[in-house]
Amino acid sequence: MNLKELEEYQKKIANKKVVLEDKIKIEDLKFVAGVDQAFVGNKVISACVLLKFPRLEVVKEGVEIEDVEFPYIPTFLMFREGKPAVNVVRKVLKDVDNVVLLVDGSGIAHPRKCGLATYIAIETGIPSIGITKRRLYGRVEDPKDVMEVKPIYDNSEIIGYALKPCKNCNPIYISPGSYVTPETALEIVKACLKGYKLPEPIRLAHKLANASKNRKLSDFF
DNA sequence: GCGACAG
DNA sequence: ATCTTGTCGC
Repeated sequence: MNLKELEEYQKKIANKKVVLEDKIKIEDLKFVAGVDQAFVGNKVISACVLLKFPRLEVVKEGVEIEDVEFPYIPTFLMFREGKPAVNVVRKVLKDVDNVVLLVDGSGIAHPRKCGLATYIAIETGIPSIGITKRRLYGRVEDPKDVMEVKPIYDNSEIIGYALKPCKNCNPIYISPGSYVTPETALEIVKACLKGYKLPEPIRLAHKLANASKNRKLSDFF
């Protein structure tokens, strides 16, 4: 398995499986969830938090620990965090409908239109939105005012949006994983912002992953 | 050839 | 992502 083969795998998913249409209308959305990971040694700690929408109250959460089996290589993040993320998501979102997943990583705003969020959506069938703190792919003019939005372009096509969520923070970059349009992805993320840089589902999943890591560490001594 | 490059 | 305390700014 060399990188060329992995690139082909990503292109295949992008061309044959990704659907940039709303599987769930935002009026029918009942839940939003977030996934994030923390690392310690050769272990990856995956956390998933489920919240009621639009109230954003936590209703369920879960954590899983697995062995790391792929290094971090820009544009190949899905091969490092994909499987572990899918496993927690399946566990926490089992039997949950009308839910959209927010992922800490790119969606189609990726050189081969297949970021971590895209992979998770295709593997689980759950609509997902990719969110990053730094731009990976696409032409974009960063927004300067709070809540200002700028499109992320691939040639002339809008593949996502950059949004400045709070006064003293840099923009976040939003793009569909699959089963959602860039416009709906933006609206859902806006509805999940609570004054912090990151939308609640991802912010809470991040906290849970790190809390689990530190708890695991102290169990060591 | 050089810079860019999610977490 | 991870290694890490205090600290400048709104």
